This record gives sequence, C-alpha cells and structure tokens, in this order.
Amino acid sequence: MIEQEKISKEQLILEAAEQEFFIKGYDGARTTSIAQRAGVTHAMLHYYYRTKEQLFERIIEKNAKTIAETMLAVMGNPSMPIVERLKDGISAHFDLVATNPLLPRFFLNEIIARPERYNLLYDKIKSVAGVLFASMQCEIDAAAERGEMERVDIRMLFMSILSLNVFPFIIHDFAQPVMGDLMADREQFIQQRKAENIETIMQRIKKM
Amino acid sequence: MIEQEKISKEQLILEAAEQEFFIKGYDGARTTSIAQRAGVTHAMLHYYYRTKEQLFERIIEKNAKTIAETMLAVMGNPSMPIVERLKDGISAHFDLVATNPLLPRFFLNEIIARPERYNLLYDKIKSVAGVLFASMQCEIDAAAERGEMERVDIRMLFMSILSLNVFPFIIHDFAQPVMGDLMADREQFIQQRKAENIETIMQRIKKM
DNA sequence: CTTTGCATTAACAGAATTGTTAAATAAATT
DNA sequence: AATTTATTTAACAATTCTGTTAATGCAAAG
Repeated sequence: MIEQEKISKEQLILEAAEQEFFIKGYDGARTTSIAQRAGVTHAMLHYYYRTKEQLFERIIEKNAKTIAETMLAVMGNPSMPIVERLKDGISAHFDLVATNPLLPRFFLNEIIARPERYNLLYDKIKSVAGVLFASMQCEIDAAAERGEMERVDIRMLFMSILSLNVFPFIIHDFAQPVMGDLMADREQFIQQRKAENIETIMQRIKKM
Repeated sequence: MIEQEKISKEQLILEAAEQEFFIKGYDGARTTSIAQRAGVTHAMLHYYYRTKEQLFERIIEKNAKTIAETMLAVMGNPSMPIVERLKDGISAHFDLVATNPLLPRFFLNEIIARPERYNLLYDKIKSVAGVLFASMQCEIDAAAERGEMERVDIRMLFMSILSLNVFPFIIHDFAQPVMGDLMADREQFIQQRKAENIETIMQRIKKM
C-alpha cells in the first residue's frame, strides 16, 4: 500500500464538525450531516465523541487558543513605541482574522446564545484586558503629552480596530456581489482592506 | 370592564417570536418556547401562524423595511454637500442601528445560513447600491478635485462606516464587562460612540 | 335564545434528531 | 494461532419538536 493518507476518521469528523458548526452554529448543525460530510456513519461520530455537546466542546477547545491569541495580537508588540505598536497591532490582528475568517462570527454567536458556557475564557480575557488597557492608556497619555499623537481613549480605539478588522469578514459573502469588482480578487482586496484600516486608525490618532 | 389592554394574543406571539428569533436564530428558536414567552399554548401559535416557517417570514417582513431604510440611511441626504452628507449618513445610520441593535446580527446570520431565502431584498439592495455608489463616487472625486477632501473609494468608506456603526452593537454584551465604566451608562456610551465614529471617518477623508 | 363563527385547550400523531447496543469485522498483542 | 482490543455497521430506542384535530367555550348577530 501507499504511505497511507492516514487522516483518521476521528480527525475527519472533527474537521467536518468545525465546518458545520462555523456555518450553521450549534443549533443548526446536525450530527448526521456532520457524519455525512466526514464520510462516516453517524454512529461513528457518537463512538468517538459520545455526544454532539462533547464534539462541540472539542471544537471550542481547538479554537480557544486562536481566539485568545487574536485578542492579544491587537495590543501589538509592547517593545515598540506606541504609535508603531498600534500599527503593528492592527496589522497582526487583521492577519489572524483573515486566516480564520469564520471564527469571530461563530464565537460571538455562541457566546451570545450561551454566555455561561464561556466563563473560563471570558474571565481570562477580562483580567488581561484590564491590565493591558491601563498600561497602553498610560503610554498614549505620555505620547500625547509629547505631542506625538492625539490623546484618545484606548478602549474606544480598541473597539474601532476590532470593528474595522472583523466586520468586513462577517459581511464578506453578503457584500461581495454588491461591491462590483472591488472584492473580485480576494487576496488583493484583503491587502487593500488591511491598508485602509491602518490608514483610518492612524489618521484618527494623528496630532491635529 | 376597563378600556382593555387589548394586545391581541396574535400580536403577543409575534413579539415573543421576534425576541426569540433575534437572540437564538431560526434553528435555536423553539415554537413552544415562543408560545411560553407570549403566555399562550403552543397550539395558538400554530392556529395563528400555521408553521414556524411562516411565523418567521412575518418577522422578516416586519423588519425588511427597517433593514432597507438603514442601508439607505448610510448614504445621507443627497441635497447636502458631500462632506456634510457623509457626516449626516453616519449619524442617521448609527441612530437606526442603535434603535434596532439586535437586527444586524440576526439578519446577517440568516442571510449567511440561507442566502437563497433573501433574493428579493438582496437584488433590490444590489441594484440600488450600484447607482448610489457611482453617483457618490462622482461627488467625492469632484470635491477632491476642489481640495475639499481626500479622494477615497466610496465602497471602502462605506465598509468602514458599516463596521464602525454596527460592530459595537454586535459585541455589546460581550464587551460591556471588559470595558470598565466606559459602557456603564448605555445612553452616554452610545452618544460617545457615535461621535467617535463620525470623528474617525471625518479624519479619514480630511485633506492631508 | 339560538345559531354562527372565532378562540382556546388538551391530547395526540408524525417526523426529525440524538444517542445506544449488540453483533460483526479488523487490527494488534501475546 | 489465540486472545484481546479497537473499529465499524445496522438496527433500534428515546426524546424532542413541530404540527393537527376534535371537542369545548364564548361572544356577537340575527
């Protein structure tokens, strides 16, 4: 035999489940449909993952790290001066979202439908965010004092960056036919969009 | 008897359904749960609306006008000079989203899960958008020529405005505990956020 | 007051979906 | 090879959810 393409059925099921859950959400996904997509009987799905619930947990686990990384990425490289740091943060965050374009909508929907489920991840984000916001606000205030940038509220800026970086991927499929040729070449559009977001935030914090 | 608070059961069911569908989506909503929320037996729901499907259609119909209006609002008042018009558009759009904060996420989720369902509304938006983009791009180019603003692509600008105006409402519940006191007073936060979005876009199109 | 039509309820039927099990097969271990 | 362990299948059980129906109540019109 050939050096088998030994992608185990267990793995196939996991990948099929991710696709299904990302597009249809927990409630919309069907275990039979996941199994079909993976090319196995649905009894196999239950054999490996017992319940739909537990299979879903595995998908969450698998992506929790990416979610946390993505959130952190917005903060940029702490060793850079603040303006460069912000630029770096926007860019790194945008790239991570672009690599996992379905993740934010999925995760937001799930956390809205069942907030209690995500207390672990959530508490972590909350505590880390508080500290990072405080330290970055400090740097911004200092830079503003030196006349290097506008004094702005980091939390508002953060919300703007998230909005600009995430929302275009949420409306991607909806917007594509409306935008003429703008989004025809995905790679090109993504690069343009990234530049646009950086430009927009840089203008916002520019000393007036 | 008193001049009865004659909110018909039919109406109660419709309102309960809207809440349920907006939060949980079509798949997550349960007809029994909607009936319970409305304080009627679930047979009543079927008596008035026949199927879950048809009840859902009614919710879509009821909100289609708002959706269309909201999309149009971004374009602002055509009789104003372009820079003022953009400012007006952002403001009007933001207000509409703030009044219907759950609508965008609901609608986007539904259109992503079942695109074929919304061809009517969709085609309309598509044809209108093409014309409006073209005419606004014209005005922008002319204003840029006169040195009144940066020359920008209206479609990119549009996407930025949508992102800034819609996304904060999508992450509202998630962000609130993370943001310290910033979002404690809803009304105040909404006003601040609106100002922030206008400022961000105005800076973006300012002549450099 | 009785007939007509709408509103309401409870009980039930059907379908879809998740989950189980026992038997069969294959793979690995001794 | 014999034994054990893991994988796979098909059939089925249980539950949940949607939708129906037939009986009952109730209010207005004649």
